[in-house]
Amino acid sequence: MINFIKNIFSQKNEDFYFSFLKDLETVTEKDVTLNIPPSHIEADFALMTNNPKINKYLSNKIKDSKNKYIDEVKAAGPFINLFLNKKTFYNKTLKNIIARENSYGNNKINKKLFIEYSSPNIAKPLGIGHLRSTVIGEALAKIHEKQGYRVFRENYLGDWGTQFGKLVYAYKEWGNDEEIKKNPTKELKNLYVRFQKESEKDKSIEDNAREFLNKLENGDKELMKLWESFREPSVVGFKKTYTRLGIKFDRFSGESEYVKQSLDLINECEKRGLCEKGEGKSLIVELDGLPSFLLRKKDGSTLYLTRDLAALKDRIKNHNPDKILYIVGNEQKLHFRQLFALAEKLKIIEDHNVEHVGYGLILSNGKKMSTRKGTTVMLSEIFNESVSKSKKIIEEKSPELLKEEKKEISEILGVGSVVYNDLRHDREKDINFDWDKVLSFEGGSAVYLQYTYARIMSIINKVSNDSIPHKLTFENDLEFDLAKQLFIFPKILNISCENEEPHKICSYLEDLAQSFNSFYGNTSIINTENSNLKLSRIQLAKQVSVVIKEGLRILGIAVPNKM
RNA sequence: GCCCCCGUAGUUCAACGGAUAGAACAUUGGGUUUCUAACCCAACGACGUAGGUUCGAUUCCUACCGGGGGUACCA
Repeated sequence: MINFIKNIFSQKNEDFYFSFLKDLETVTEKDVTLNIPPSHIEADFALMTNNPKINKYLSNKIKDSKNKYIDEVKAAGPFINLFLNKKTFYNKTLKNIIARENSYGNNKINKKLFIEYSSPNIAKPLGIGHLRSTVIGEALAKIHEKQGYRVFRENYLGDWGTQFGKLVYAYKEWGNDEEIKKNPTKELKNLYVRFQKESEKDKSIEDNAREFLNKLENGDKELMKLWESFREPSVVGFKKTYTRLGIKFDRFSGESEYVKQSLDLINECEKRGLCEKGEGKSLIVELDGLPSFLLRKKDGSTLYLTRDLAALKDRIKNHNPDKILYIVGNEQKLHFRQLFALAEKLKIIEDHNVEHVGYGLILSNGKKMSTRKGTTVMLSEIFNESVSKSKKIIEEKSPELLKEEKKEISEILGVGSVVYNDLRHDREKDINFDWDKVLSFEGGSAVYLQYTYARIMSIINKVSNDSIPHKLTFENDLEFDLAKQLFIFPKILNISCENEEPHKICSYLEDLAQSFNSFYGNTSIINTENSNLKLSRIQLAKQVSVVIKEGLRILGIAVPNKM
């Protein structure tokens, strides 16, 4: 936080800092935070410390510094209330953003991030559940890039495991080549669902499935060909969705790549005495404070965990990242605890920062969605529904737009709306899937932000002179509050990155847009008589649009120039 | 059984241990001869229960109640 304050108040080439901050070396990051106080407090900003000593020290320092940005300092309990020199602050803040444009808020952390996300299972269409991993992962990737990380995006496909044995069995029993050719993902899903149903009646077919997997792991040529034919069309289908979301992975990998390496790691575990023998060829691991788990099946096949272990080792070896993130649902928390604990024992992790970033389930009627029970909603279905709704509304509200524009804008609004509806929630918590909420285009939606952006674009297109005044000025509180909110953007990005919480950016953008719309509704911008004030207001609006656009870009959401 | 997560307006969600708990939707009442009313203004309305720690608890701890998830040959 100190760094944050320093960064902001001491931009290079900007005469813009508090001299007292030079003395802050003795105070650590965690001691002070910068807040915008609640509305009933008069101060512009508040520094907060939990340590009365630091509090007193700081407020005295600030008072003594007599810098031109602060008119008054008042200590109040744990707070140091700062009363800014509003004119100076307003001018400098806007000038700073004008100079930086969309690089405003960029940080210079020079580190490497490896992030695994989306990671769908082959032979199943992308469902609403995968949306979370996909959009949270992409947002976190961009948030880190904004902080200065170099990011490697990997999509680790679920392309191995007993589910493939099941699929092979189902295909051999009930498969129809023509149907599969017509619509591969749909037909393969049907086969999988059929297997689940049949296995309820006859448990023994699950053994058949495991046998097929075992054959696959031993390199059965006929089965490998079949596997290949299942995998390819799925990947093609996934890529269509990623393109629609504007997501590009650096690599598509899959569990299938790690069968060999995981067998080696299993041997290593045996050598080191990390596991005990169980029934057949099965191996069991027991680690402190964790439930014991299986390392190898009794028929000698690998498991999800062992393949993941090999993948982790491979990633560290190939990329040597400072940080590794797994964007995977909370229901796999135990799996990752076990994985990381075992990797520690094997000295794979060492001093690397490896983290499971979990997220809540998307519930339907309070229950987990299930492909088998047909309660899952397909991602493509949601996008199509949302886009067609936005198209309808555009027809209604903006009939004058060209046909091409309508099409383009409805795609931007429809997709953005779905993505935003997911990201705006605290990722740890479960989400109740609600069509009305997904398709809501009012306050608290991406469309609200996009609409605000389009409004600003409209103003900018109307003005003939948008030159930047030497000194930017303002007249009312609404304008000044907007400057304060713009000022805080880099801090929001920081917090959002540190805690891996994209929803913080959503809340921020909603507040910002709301403040702007309030300003817009109460003040005329282009009819302002005083020309200096008018130009200042145009700049204010413009910089709000810069931050909204950049904020949404980080969340993976586009903005339309009109709507 | 054991482990993990979650209980905030009628509903869906916010709130680094801090100031009078914020929004949106719904409901009620206002606003457009002037920059996009997909908007703005106003009213109404909430921390599951009981203790504890703290100058201060929605936030941390304990118990209970309620919901969800996980728990070895799925991923």
